Amino acid sequence: MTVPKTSDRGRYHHGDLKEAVLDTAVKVIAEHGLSGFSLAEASRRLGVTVAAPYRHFADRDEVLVALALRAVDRLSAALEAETGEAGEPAEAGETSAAAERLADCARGYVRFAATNRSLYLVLLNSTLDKSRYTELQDAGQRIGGVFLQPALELCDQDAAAAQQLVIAIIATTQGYAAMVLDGTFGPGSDAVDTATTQAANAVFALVRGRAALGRP
Amino acid sequence: MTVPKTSDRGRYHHGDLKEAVLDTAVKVIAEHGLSGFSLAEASRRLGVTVAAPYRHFADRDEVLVALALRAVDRLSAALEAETGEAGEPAEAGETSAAAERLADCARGYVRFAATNRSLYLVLLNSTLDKSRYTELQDAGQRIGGVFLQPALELCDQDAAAAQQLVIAIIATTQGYAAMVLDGTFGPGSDAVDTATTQAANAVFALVRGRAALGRP
DNA sequence: GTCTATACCCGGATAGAC
DNA sequence: GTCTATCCGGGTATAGAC
Repeated sequence: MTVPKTSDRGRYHHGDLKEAVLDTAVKVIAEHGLSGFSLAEASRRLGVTVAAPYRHFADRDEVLVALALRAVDRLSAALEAETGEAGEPAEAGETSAAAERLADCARGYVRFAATNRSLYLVLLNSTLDKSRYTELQDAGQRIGGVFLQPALELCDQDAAAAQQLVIAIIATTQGYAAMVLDGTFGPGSDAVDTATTQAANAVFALVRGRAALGRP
Repeated sequence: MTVPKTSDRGRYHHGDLKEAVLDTAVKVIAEHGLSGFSLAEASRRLGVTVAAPYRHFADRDEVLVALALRAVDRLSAALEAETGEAGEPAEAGETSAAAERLADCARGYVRFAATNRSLYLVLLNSTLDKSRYTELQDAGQRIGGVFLQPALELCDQDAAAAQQLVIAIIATTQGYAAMVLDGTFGPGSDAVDTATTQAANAVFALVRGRAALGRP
């Protein structure tokens, strides 16, 4: 968050240009979308020549990869944080603790997408050659993993059933995220609350009706 | 599908260049994504000067709008076709006819996304100024409308409940569509079948567990 | 580690001829 | 309705100086 400068006439001489580029990329993408980002634009905003960033990134794609990795880290962190907070201990209520954890994941996911639009876009919409950037191969796995344990509990350790439940839950969550991002729930933070709540409820609905997931 | 030419040395002189541009745009987008499309590239493929398309479209965006409209038409047609086919009459089985129709919608939606990648991308990912192109305002409404009637039946005409059910179903369906498009279910047509089936099952699950959607 | 300068390509868009 | 010709802006990327 702090802008690193060496106070040398406002230039980034020896400052952490790499991080600065990434931060700027986030802002640009938030404003103009993925295709609106360019190293040229970022350089301009940072008061730096277009050539400078090439000391830190081989090309444009490498910036996006770095952002994607940052996105995976922060998203999984957000999910784990959300599930770790342990709201009500669920005192043997009508919904199981596992279901609550899944709903928490959904909330965290949607909230992350809404409050980290750029990173989420990079993670989801960037058409990076996943075979070339192996670091991104398991991005999906890493996110899905957080959902898996509670799902296994709910499905009595039936791996196949849990897998399908996870997919259904992530699909749904992803759908709510997409909706909140393109304004289906309106503007402002009310929209985020609406989306997170409804996403969590949808997860509960999926859990309740999960018997239907095994159909042929 | 037929390429309209006047057989005048392979040129489009007096041919239906407008349609040809749209068809070409679909192909280009399928190969290189939304941002990979340009009037220049389309012109090149059609053996026409870059200036020619401007007789038919004011600018690049107008092409995308035309594609989006085509997308809405075909998608709603696909949904209505899917629901109209009336598979098994549901002979008072365990799932209601309304639920079957919703599942059919989901199937149609996912299948459309998979088999009309470009049109779907334009419809969902194009950042067109919806306030400038009023024709697109009600695109979402038109799609959602197909889901609404069956949902109302299921919810005993409770409009608010039906609305939330529709949103949940569309979110889920959209999620499966996104997944099949970025290869989560693998390549080939098997993936499409998997995705459509699971999407339909998820809809059944949501319907079964819909009591949870009303939570605070 | 950054700057200057530069070469290159591509897309958008228009004027005027045919 | 299309072509020729042209202008403009913008992005990528590199070489070489400091």
